Amino acid sequence: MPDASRITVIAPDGRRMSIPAGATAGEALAEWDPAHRGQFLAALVDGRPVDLSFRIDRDGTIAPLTFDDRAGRDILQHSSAHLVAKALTEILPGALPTHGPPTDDGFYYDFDVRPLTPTDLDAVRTAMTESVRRAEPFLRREMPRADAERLFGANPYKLRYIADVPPGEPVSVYDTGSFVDLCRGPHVPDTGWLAGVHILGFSAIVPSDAAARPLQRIRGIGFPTAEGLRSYLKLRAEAEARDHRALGQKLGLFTFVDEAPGCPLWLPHGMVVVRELERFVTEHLREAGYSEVRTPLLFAQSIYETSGHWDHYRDDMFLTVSEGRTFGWKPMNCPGSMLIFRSRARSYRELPMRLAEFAPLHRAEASGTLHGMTRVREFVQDDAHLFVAEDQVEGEVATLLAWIARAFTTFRLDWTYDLSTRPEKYLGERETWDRAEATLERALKASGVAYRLSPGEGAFYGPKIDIHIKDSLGRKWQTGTIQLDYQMPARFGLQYQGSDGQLHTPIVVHRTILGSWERFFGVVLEHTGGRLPPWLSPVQVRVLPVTDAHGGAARAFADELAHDGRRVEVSESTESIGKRVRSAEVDRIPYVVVLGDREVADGTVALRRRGAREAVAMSRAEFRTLLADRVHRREFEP
RNA sequence: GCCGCCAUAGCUCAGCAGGUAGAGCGGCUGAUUUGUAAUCAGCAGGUCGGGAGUUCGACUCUCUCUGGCGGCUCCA
Repeated sequence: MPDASRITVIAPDGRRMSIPAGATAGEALAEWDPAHRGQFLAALVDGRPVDLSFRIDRDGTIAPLTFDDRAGRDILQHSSAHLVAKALTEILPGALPTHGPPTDDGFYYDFDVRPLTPTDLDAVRTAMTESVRRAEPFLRREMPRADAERLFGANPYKLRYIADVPPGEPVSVYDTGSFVDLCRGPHVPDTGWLAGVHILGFSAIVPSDAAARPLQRIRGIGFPTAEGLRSYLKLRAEAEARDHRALGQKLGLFTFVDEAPGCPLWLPHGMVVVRELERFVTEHLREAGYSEVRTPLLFAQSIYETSGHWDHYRDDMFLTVSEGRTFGWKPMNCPGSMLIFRSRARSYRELPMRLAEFAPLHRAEASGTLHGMTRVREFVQDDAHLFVAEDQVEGEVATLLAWIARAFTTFRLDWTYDLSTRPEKYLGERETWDRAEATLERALKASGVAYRLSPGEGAFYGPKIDIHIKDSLGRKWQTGTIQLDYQMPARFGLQYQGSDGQLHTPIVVHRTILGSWERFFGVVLEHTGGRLPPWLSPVQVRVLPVTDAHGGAARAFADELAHDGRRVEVSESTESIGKRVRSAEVDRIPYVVVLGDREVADGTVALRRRGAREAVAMSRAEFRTLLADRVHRREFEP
């Protein structure tokens, strides 16, 4: 006979546990795995996330949620957000908490409150620490809607969330000390679990609803332990040291001046990298049947009216007036390519026509959005436009996806795909959009990659697949893009004669692979910490004569390397060899060769690869071959 | 563009109740001739981001402009 006062719960490992009815989830989990009970932040009971204090009254399943699960991590972040709200409302009693969700990299809480100051933040930190010390429990209460409405009567934001609770469901709130927040839960048991919470900063946020009041956002991140937080802060400090803006300065790659905000000045070493990137991409263009073109930087307003950019992006364009006529600096290359297609009658035999253009583009990005090389006002894209017939679209997209994978693998980057669909402001017919979106999705599925759906994020003329890579601080940047466009060709009146003798409008695929040299290079710099692969390094080899006596041999060997096409420097012997080796490391030179009596005598070099502890001896011919090989293969490491 | 913060030598930074500035690195010169992450010495280099105001006097306080940083928004 089953004992009515006991129930059976099944743990993740399949173990069936008999526990008293009404035992809490925390008690059940502690019995299941006592050794790890301190890591259980919350529980899943019958697949539903609940507090550890949740009382189980019937048979079912149970599983722990820890920081290693996304759901558990989110619970810790969300509880951290509550802690921030508790602290802020203690300091500024008039502050109205709105919402405080977990995010991909931490949490935030938005408040309707006067603009915050760093002093406020210090006070918030102090109050949080105090609450953590007191280990104040998160207590769940469920109440009828009317009670909740009374409780949050002074907070219109919370009233709105209460209205969103499905009818018939009770409204739940959590008490933390004297702070009470509307919340679905669950939470960690008490604030003592939040010793690893860190406030990252604050800022005003502009709600998408223009009529709404601006809110103040406090951002933070939580870890289960203070040690976890410490190692995160350490990693973050290391990442900051890899900031491409500092590296670009230090390595003499690019610079900026006040007089051209957002417009990079490429220094000689940086320009070497740009040319190598161009070469990398151009080799593919040749293989894949592209033609390169060049079109004007300035077009009259009417061209942008035709393309649709005038209506959508006029405010973000640089304009110039000449002889009473308004011209716009081109913010993208598409109109130029459209005009080239239209410059004479076209046949289906010419399709796909692939026109590539690497031209400077100008966009009047809002000043507050500029960010080193990753968000600039003047840049060059590895841009191309493919004029295709409808039945060619999918094949072209597949080729592009394959090339993207190859290109990003060369740089050892992790990348992600987003499929962005029809936005609110769009051109054309819905059916066309649906068809285009379906085509892109088919191509993605066929190539077997994982992708994310970004509803409403498409360009105004068509859906797109975007490639994103992350910088050293985890900020995501769009690089490559594949955009299907059924609109612009029609607006420009593009036509080709088909095999059926009829005139047809081509479809245009707008695409970039690396995106822009500027942004791509910025992210690559951060990923490599400036240790660029040899093929990209502005200086590939530095030759160090041990003394003046070896200067001639060093210069002669450098000449041989230069003759091979290597980028090589000689570091003369006015400094100690130790100093020059150090400088070469600091300058991130991939190969340092030292020439002294020994090497001159036996025709070798002492080779030190970047980051290596010691040098190895190698014949000069052997070194030249090794280097040529690694550069030509575009190997990542020296 | 919005909120907050920041701006001192080429770079990284120190400085001051308001009395016109200093270090390290880098640069230049000299000495040293060096064997794998910093040889030594000397010198040059700044109207303290621009403008205005307060003051006997402003790098320092106030306002403003410009640029940058962290977010937000945006990203054709």
